[in-house]
Amino acid sequence: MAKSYDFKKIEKKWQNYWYNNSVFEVHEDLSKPKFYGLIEFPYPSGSGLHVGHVRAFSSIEVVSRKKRLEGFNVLFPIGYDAFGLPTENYAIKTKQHPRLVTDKNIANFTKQLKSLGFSFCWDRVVDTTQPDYYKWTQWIFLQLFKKNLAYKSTTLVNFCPSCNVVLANEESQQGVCDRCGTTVVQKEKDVWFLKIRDYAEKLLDGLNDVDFPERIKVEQQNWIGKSTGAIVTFPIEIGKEKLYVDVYTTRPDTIYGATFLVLAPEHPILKENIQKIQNFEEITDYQESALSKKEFDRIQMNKEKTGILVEGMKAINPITNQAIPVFTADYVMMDYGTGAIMGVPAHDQRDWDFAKKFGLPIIEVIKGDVDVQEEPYCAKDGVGVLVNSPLINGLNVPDAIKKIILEMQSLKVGYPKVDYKMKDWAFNRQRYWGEPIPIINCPKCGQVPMDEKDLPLELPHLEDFSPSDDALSPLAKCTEWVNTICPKCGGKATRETDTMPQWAGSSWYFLRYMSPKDNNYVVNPNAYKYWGQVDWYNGGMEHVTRHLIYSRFWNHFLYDIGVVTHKEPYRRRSMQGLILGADGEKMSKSLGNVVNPDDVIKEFGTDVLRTFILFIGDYEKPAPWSPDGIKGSDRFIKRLWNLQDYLVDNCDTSDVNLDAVIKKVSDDIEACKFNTAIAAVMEAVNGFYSRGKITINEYITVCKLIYPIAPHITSEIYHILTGEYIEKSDWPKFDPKKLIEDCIEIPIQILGKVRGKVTVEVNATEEEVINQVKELGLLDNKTIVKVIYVKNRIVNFIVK
RNA sequence: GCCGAAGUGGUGGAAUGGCAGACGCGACGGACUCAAAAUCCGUUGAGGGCAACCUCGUGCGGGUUCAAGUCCCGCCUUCGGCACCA
Repeated sequence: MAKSYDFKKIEKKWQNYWYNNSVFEVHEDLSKPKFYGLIEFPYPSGSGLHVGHVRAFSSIEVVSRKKRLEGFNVLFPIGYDAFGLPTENYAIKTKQHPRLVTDKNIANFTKQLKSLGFSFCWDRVVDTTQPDYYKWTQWIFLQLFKKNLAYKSTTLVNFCPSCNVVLANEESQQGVCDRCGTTVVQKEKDVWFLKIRDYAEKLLDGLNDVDFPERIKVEQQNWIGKSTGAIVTFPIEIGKEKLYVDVYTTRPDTIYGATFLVLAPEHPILKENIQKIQNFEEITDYQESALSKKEFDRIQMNKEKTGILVEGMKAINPITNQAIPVFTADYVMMDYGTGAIMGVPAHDQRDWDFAKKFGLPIIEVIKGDVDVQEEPYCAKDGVGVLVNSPLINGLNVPDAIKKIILEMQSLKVGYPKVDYKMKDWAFNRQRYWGEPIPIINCPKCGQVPMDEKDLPLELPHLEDFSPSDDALSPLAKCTEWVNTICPKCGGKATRETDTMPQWAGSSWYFLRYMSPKDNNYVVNPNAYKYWGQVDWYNGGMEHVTRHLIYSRFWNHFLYDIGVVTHKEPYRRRSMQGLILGADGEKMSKSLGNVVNPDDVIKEFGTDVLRTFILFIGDYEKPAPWSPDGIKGSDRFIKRLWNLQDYLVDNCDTSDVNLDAVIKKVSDDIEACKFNTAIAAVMEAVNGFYSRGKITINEYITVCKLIYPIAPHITSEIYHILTGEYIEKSDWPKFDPKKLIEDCIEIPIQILGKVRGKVTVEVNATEEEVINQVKELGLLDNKTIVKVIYVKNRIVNFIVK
């Protein structure tokens, strides 16, 4: 009898072996194919590692361990995305410096990750808060600034009143702060933006070149929100004065049905001409209420339309030359299109609602199957034929759009225009714990970029880093840091005091891993040449419209300035489903359903945790934690160990087809189907138990197959069996010939129902099968009408 | 409202259009034990029959096919994302 498996001792033993001997360190090696596997580096929070992290990291961990045995040179790095609000808020609350908090948290994460036995390249760890790292984050910002892709502008921004901080659109989805859940308010502020919109087209195109799950692509496409339409210029008459307002529409073909014009309450033409508007008081009130409403109600849809007629303004439809009324209404948004629309009530639900409320005429211009006085006809994909539209009558919608745009262009009243829902990226935060923005404000020269050789611009050590009520960065208080000299004119100047958002450091970290210690390059060209694209990147669905878009944007930019040679940073992307609590709810402290990986490791060991977390279900789907289910993985690991009692020198029965298992496990790991890979090995182990025998070679193969998932126990067994180290062995190969059995059992269907089975030789002819079935007597007293025989699969008899 | 994913035993979940329920949990039975745990070996979708077997079964309703969990059409429900985006 083998000694019972002491996971505490043995797991520690192998972890020491791996980490003390730098088993997973890699260097560029042209003699081997490379594999760059990446997981989203964690935010080192105070609460430590979560079982969700274990699932998220396990996929690439398993793939990496397998690829190494397959002879790949594997880069599987780890680091910490450590700037940001949670640490800063925690630091303020506990009166510790964020540097201290960060270092403590990183130390804790490192310890936990090592106790999980992950095969990270520990010599390449990056920490986004270290000056030698953020030097390059700042460097990239300077390149963006120099290419006019970073600009400062005063706008209404999403502002979190609780965190006292400006949020990017991506951080305030659903109108609440990503971090604290407080409802976001609109505030006018000086804001740094990165022109991600300039990259919208490249980000869309790039999706064709990458192996991402379809739903990620769709989600990114929707987020970018490309629409094709036209700008149409409407003359506006105020008394004798004539102004022009641009309207954006995706349906210029419906212009004959435009019976009113609506301006967003914030539209500048209202502000600029307020004294000429007869009912300006009413308008001003409405603007104010719209602004404050934006927080709550403007987010709600399908609410009652409101709006005010702008008295004294008239718009002229540039195609019909007819005068139409001008309104302001909060259903028109200033930050999309031009902030002004032409109202076509017959063919747009919102315009229809508005027209009904204000008694405006509804003119049908697309023939549909409804009475547009009763409901709008909003057929998708331009179904229908134009009516009541002299220039384009009788045309279908796509043709009508083409023709009317040409007409507008020749009249100089409109032109085609592509627009995107995605906004530019609000890039500054009034917070301490972030990368300082390396820009100097000079009274003479304006915004001056720092000299690159002066980077990094280090974050000064502050004792008081709490945010002030005036929404100024804590850095503003540090005058000896703020006051500086203009690099251009040498005069007195001040530093930008806002810092970068947390997403900055994570937008390029995958490049830093290739040459983490290089002081001369953002990424060393030789290292880049070797490692290139990330081959496989796993992460969470929640980052699809944040980190994944931002980092693709930065990489495209770095491509454009010649720093990298792949447009797309990630060749393949996969994502893990959430681990839910045992109650099926999302794990949260308040529900008390959080599972701490440390506790599980203490009770069952790392191999059991790793096996279970991958066995729990489809990798991409959410799965509830099961305190009972893990017992199954525990039993499996023990059974694997106890196979030592069944070892024989040789065994001629071949009732376990290990070749098929090798194929299945190899394929399944590549396809992220870890649950069925594990099931296949379990089945094999069960097979050896019922046979009561296992040979050394079989045992070695089983160990190798499950090694990527449970590396500790398999390292130990392998070492016991061979005296060697499993890391130095090869991934098992299968013999394709052995995948095909000599004889095969095929089901017999009669009228589509299974009535029996026959065992025949592989590739048996239809005749042979029919003869065998007849011998069974299943077809007695029946007349065969038709036989469907699918070789090696099934036979179906249609009988009378 | 729009976009996307999904609905299979008591339970987590498997199934290139070809034997539905692999593998695991739980439950039941047996071996071992003074006993229990652990371990090992069975049984386990529902209903019927002494039985060999039969009938019904993948959210609901239709359809295509020799054959449908899988494909098509129409619904229902749940979850995720976007949302007065012109």
